[in-house]
Amino acid sequence: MRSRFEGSVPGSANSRTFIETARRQQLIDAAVATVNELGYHRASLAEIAKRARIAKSAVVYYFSAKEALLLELVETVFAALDEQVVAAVDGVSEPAARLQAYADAYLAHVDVHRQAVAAAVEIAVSHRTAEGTPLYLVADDADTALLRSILRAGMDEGTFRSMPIEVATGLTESVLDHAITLVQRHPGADLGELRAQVVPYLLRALRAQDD
Amino acid sequence: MRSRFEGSVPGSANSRTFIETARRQQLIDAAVATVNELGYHRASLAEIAKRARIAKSAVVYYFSAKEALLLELVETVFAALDEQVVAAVDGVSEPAARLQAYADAYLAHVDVHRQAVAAAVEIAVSHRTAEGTPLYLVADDADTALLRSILRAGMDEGTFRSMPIEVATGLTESVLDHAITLVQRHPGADLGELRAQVVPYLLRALRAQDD
Amino acid sequence: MRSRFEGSVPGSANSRTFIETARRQQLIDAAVATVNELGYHRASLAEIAKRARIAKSAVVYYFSAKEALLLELVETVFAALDEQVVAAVDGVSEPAARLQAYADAYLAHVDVHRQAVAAAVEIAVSHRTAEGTPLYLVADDADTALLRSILRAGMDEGTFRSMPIEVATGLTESVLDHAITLVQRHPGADLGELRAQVVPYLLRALRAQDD
Amino acid sequence: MRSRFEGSVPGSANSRTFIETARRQQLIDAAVATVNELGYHRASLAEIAKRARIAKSAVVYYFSAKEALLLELVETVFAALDEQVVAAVDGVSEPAARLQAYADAYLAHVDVHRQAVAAAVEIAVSHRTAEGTPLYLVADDADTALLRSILRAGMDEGTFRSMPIEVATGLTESVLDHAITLVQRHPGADLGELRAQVVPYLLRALRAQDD
DNA sequence: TATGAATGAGTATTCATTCAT
DNA sequence: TATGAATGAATACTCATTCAT
Repeated sequence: MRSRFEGSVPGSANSRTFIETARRQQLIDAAVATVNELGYHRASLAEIAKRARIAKSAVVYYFSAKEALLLELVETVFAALDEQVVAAVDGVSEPAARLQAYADAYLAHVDVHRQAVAAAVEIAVSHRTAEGTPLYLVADDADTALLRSILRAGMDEGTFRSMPIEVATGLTESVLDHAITLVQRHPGADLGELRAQVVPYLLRALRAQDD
Repeated sequence: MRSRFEGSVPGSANSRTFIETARRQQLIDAAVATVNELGYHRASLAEIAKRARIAKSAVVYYFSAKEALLLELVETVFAALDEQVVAAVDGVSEPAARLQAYADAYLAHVDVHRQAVAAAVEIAVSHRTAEGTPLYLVADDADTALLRSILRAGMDEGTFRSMPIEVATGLTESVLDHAITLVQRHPGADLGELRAQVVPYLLRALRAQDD
Repeated sequence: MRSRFEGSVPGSANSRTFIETARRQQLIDAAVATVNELGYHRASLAEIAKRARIAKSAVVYYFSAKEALLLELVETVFAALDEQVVAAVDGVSEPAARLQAYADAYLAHVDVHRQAVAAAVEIAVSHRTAEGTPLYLVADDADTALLRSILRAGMDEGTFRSMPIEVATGLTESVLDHAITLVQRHPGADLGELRAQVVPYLLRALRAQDD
Repeated sequence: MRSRFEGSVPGSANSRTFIETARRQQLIDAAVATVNELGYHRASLAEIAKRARIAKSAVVYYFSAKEALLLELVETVFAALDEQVVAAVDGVSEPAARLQAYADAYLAHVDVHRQAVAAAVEIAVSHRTAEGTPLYLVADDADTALLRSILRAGMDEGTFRSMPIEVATGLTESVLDHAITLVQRHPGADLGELRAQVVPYLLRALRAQDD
C-alpha cells in the first residue's frame, strides 16, 4: 500500500537496499540486546539507538515507530522458530514421533537463539497496543495449531491419552516454554539436561497405555 | 521476610495503626486492579491512586515509593500462596500425596485469587530495579524449596523417576504456572478441567514404574 | 464526567480552588502573549511556560493538553465577545439600530481586548484537530446566528436591501473583522477612525432606499 | 521584486533551465495541494515531496529551504493576482468603473485560482520568520497601492464619500477578501452570488451622494 | 540532477517524586 | 493523616537540513 514516494522513509520489503536491510537487522539486534539487558519496560528508543551506535531519529527513519521495530523483532523470531519446527515435523507421520520432532526442534531453536527468543517473549508478554490489548495472539497461533493437531491425532489414534485438547496443548506448551523461562533468568544456562529430559517427560505425561 | 524496598514511612510493620494497615491493603488492591486492567507498563501511580480514590501523594505517604507498593503486592501474594501450599502438604508424608496436595492447593489458590496472582506475576516478570535486575528471586524461593524437597524425596524413595532435580522442579513449576498464564490471558477462564487433569499429568510424567 | 479522584488533575469548573483559577488565567494570558509574539506555529508549550514562569509540566497539570489550553483561550475570548454583543443588542428592536449596537459593541470589544482577540483568531484560523479539521465552527456560530437574524429582520422589514442572507452576513462579518486584522498587524493601532466609519459604511452598503 | 529568501541554488532566475523551471512549478503546485489538504502547520517537506513524487532532499536542491519554497509560492500567487487586476483596470479611467474592474478581476481570479490563493493566504497569515515577524508586508503592497489610488481618486473627484483613505482601503480589501475566506472554508463553494453582489455593495458603501 | 542516509534540535506528553500546608 | 501544587527527567516522535554519492 506504500508508494515509492513517501519522503525518504524506506520502502516495502522487496525494494530494500543493501544498507537498509543491514541497518534494520542491526537495529533488531540492538533491540534484542536492550530488552534482555534492561527489560521491555526500560528498552527506550534512546537505549536501543545507543546500542546500535546510531541516532534515535535513525531508528525512526528505518522503522516508522518503536512499536514497529519491536513487532518486527517478535515476528521475525517467531517466524524463524515456526519455520524450524514445521520443517522438523515435515515428513514425520506418527504422532509420538511428530511430537518428539516438534519438541526437539523447538528446544534446539530456543537453545541456539536464546537471546532473540528471550527478548521476543518478553516483548510479546509485556507489549500492549495503543488500545491496551496484549500481543498474545499475534505470533503464536500457527505454532499452536500445529501442536494441537499433533496431539489431536495422537489421541484419535490412541497413542495419547484422551483429554481436553486445550489442556493438553497448554500444558505441553508450558513444558516447552520452561526452556525460555530458563534462558530468560539465566542467560548462560546449559539446556542439555533439560533437552534430554523433556521429550520423555512429555511422552510419559501424554501416553495412553497402562493406568 | 519483608523486602528491603518497603519504605520506613509511616512506620515499621509492627507499629502500624489500624487505619494504616487498611490503607495499605486498599492500595494493594487498587494496584492489583490497575495492573490487571492496564498492564504493568501503564499502571502508573496516578491510575492506582484513582482506583483507590485517594491522592497520588497519599500513595507515596503510605509506601515510600511506587516500587515499594508493587514489591509489597508481589510479596503479599506469594506469601499467601506459599502459606496455603505449606498448610496443604503439612501432615502428608508420601511424596506422591504431598505433590498432589501441593498442586491442588496451588491451583486452588490461583483459581480463587486469580486477579491478585495474575497481577503479582505480571509485576514479577516485568519489573526491574533501577540497575536493571529482574525480580525472579524475591518471592519464589521458599515455594521452590518445598517443591524441590517433595520431588527429591519421591526420587529417593523410588516413587518418582530419577532425573536432575532442577529439571524436575522447573518442569513441574511450569506445568502448574500454566494456570496463571491462563487466567492472565482469559481472566474469566474456568480452571475446572485443568485442575482435574494437572495432578494425574504430573504424576504420569514423574512416576518411576514401567519403562 | 470527571471523577473527583483522577490523581491530582484539577477537577471540573465548579470545584476549582482559588489558586487553580488564578493559574489557569495566568496560563491563558501567557498563551495570548506567546501567540501574539511568536505566532500560533511557534507557540510551543515551552514558550508558553516560559512566559508564565512555570514548568512545562505545570501547564499540562492545569490543562490536560496544550490543545485544551488553546481551545479554552478561544472559547473564553469568543464567549466574552458574544456576551458583550448580545447584551448590547438586547432591548433594541429596530434592525438598523440593532446592527449599529451589534457593530459598536463588537468593535469596542475588539479594541479593548485586542491582544486576546488577536490571539484567539489566530488560533481559530490556524488550529486543526487531530483529524485535520479546522476550528471554524467551534466558536463563531452563536455570533453568526445573531447577526444573521438582525440582517434577515431588516430585509423582511424593508430597511435592508434584499440579498442572499449568507452573502450579507459574510460581508458584514468581513467588514467587522477588519478591526481584528488591523490589530493583528499593528498591535498598537488606533481604531478610533475605523470605529467611527464602520457603522455608516455598513448601513449604506445594506440599506434599501434609493437605487 | 523577488524575495530575499529565494535561495541561490541552483541558479538565479535568469539562468534557469527549462527542467529547473518545471520542477520549481511542480513543487509549488505540490505545496499548494499540501497546504490546502493539511494546513500550513502540517505541510512538511516530506508531505510536499510526497505529493511532488520527488525526494525530500530534491526540494531543498531546487529551493534552498522550505521557507524559500513557501515564500515563492506566496509571491507567485500574489504577483499573478496583481497582474490580472492591473490589466483589468488598465485603460479604465473613471474611479467607480476602475473599482468595479478591480473588484471583478480580483474576485474572478480568486474564483478561478482558488486553491493557489487559499494556500498563499494561509501561508501569508501563518508563516513567521525565524525572528517571529509575520509576512503581512511581503506580497500585499503593490496591490494595496493600486486600490488606494483608485479610492483616493474617487474621493478627490467626489464620486466616493470622503473618509480616511486607510479605512476605506482596509474595508474594501476586507470585503474582497471575504471571497478568499469562503473558498478556504468551503473549497467547492459557488462564488456566483457573492461576485454578483460585491461590486454594488462596495459602491453603495463608498458613494458620496445623498446623506 | 537527484537521492538515500543520517542527524540534532525541538515537540507534546507522562510520571514518580517532593514539599508546604 | 492527607493533599494539591509543582517539577525535572524521560518518553516517542517530527522535521528541516546536511552530505556523500
